[in-house]
Amino acid sequence: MVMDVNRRTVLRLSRYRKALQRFSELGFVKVFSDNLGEAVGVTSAQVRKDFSLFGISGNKRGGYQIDSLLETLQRILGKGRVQKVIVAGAGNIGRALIHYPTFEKEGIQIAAAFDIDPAKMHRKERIPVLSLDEMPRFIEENGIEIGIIAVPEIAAQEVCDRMVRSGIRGILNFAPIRLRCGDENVVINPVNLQIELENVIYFVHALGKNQDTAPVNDKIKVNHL
Amino acid sequence: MVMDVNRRTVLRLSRYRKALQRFSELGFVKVFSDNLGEAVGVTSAQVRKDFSLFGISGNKRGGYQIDSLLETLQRILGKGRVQKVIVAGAGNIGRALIHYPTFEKEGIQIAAAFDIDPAKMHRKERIPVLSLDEMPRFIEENGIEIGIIAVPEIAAQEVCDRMVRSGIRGILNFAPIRLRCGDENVVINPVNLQIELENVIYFVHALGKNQDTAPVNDKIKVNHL
DNA sequence: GTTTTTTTGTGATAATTTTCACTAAATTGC
DNA sequence: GCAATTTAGTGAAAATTATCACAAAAAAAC
Ligand SMILES: NC(=O)c1ccc[n+]([C@@H]2O[C@H](COP(=O)([O-])OP(=O)(O)OC[C@H]3O[C@@H](n4cnc5c(N)ncnc54)[C@H](O)[C@@H]3O)[C@@H](O)[C@H]2O)c1
Ligand SMILES: NC(=O)c1ccc[n+]([C@@H]2O[C@H](COP(=O)([O-])OP(=O)(O)OC[C@H]3O[C@@H](n4cnc5c(N)ncnc54)[C@H](O)[C@@H]3O)[C@@H](O)[C@H]2O)c1
Repeated sequence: MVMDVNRRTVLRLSRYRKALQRFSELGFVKVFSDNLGEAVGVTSAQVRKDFSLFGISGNKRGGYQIDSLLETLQRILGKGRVQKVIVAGAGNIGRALIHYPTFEKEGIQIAAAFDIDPAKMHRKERIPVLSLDEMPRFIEENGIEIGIIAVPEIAAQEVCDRMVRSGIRGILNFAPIRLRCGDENVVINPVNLQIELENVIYFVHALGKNQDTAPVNDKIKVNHL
Repeated sequence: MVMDVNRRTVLRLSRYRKALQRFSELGFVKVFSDNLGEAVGVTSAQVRKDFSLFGISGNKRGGYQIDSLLETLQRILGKGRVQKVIVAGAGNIGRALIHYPTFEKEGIQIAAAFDIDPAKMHRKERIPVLSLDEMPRFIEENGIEIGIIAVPEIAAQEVCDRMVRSGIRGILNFAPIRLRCGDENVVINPVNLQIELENVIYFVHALGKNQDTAPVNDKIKVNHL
């Protein structure tokens, strides 16, 4: 009966935050739940329920003060201090992440990347690419809690194990494999780009065909879960 | 009452497919719903429900024949023929996708990428990077249905509009913005990497703190939605 | 100052999604 | 062949998630 904080709630919170940033940049001062809902693609009731879950309250008839709401969301989402992150695998995905400047602006600092291929290593770069062997030490010395896995599927579980052993508490995993981790206190979120693409393909085909072949939901605009 | 095919069902279908491929490579011939559930991270009942929704049936006590089940899933997921896809934006993400050889092996062919920056263009590559101006023609001439948006946020809506005008029916969007599209028959799936990362960060903090600060779900191992 | 309007906050309700639990079928062992 | 066992298929139940709808508060209008 008492709805609690789950993955989807927090994903929405991030979206609200992003929307608020834009509203703020546009010079708006206050916002109503239906503005936010519209911006993010949910109902206004959903917005209010989400906020109420975190004890966020606005003003009856006055909506929410953008600045203060933004600050609250930043705090909830841990944007108070810079969050250091490491990346395992300096290949296609790993490098894409390293070279994305927005992370830094948003308080996410990629402290280093790690690879086994000596050709990929660059100790002198602003974000150094080091040897995987140096990862445990680096994690411990810098108190890193979050790791991104961007190594080939075959190496992913091993890298995951090493990260967790060294103290990593949360992993964003790009390898198309379900990582197992004994420790219940470690969060592992998968990002499977192939599956996301296949999903689009499925629904395009499903919409294209007459609905005889397979049963299909009405509201297929799909978008975020 | 009659559960119908939704995004999550199809995401699971893709995961079953992947798991089956692995089972098949390992030389297994048949599989039970709880093997599949274990592999994918869902209950065996979920597996059977999902299959039943697509009219997939196995053998009581005999499980499912891996080969034939795999074929069925391939067909449902449109793996019968090569699916051509284009990418808008040959930056970090766009190039990562272009250089991922697994797509080709899995029947997803990136036919071309498009950019506005002349420095990014490479007409002679196996996957050419062309001028964005050439995109509409390319889409029409090659009957492309699926597009990936990997351009900066500011350009994403415009690129989306152009894609849809030219005939694209499904979009995987990496830009951190909600794309609007008049046409109800166009599928748009967002992939927001920053939000996925922030999500991990949130739950790591939530697990770290004593649960006083914010209400937190028990089962935080989270993983796929 | 009173009425009207607007929008929050939330309990109740509805919808969706997952799991349970049992039936029936197939296989194995004897 | 018959009993025991295993596992698919599936309605029913439970759990989860989202929406409704309305009371209460605040602001605006007059
Ligand atoms: N590139 C894409 O578009 C894409 C799409 C879907 C999924 N993925 C997945 O994302 C992951 C990364 O993909 P990618 O394209 O960047 O791969 P990649 O091959 O370009 O890069 C992988 C990197 O990991 C390094 N590596 C290998 N073993 C390692 C180990 N044990 N420790 C540290 N580093 C190691 C390699 O040297 C390489 O630099 C893969 O699991 C892939 O399946 C990528
Ligand atoms: N790189 C990451 O790790 C990362 C993380 C989160 C989100 N994203 C998002 O993914 C998208 C792509 O990111 P990126 O890092 O690859 O960016 P990028 O800047 O490296 O690449 C963008 C490319 O798009 C091109 N471009 C600009 N306007 C264009 C237009 N109108 N038409 C076609 N091409 C155009 C640019 O020339 C550039 O080559 C962005 O929206 C970004 O916010 C990226």
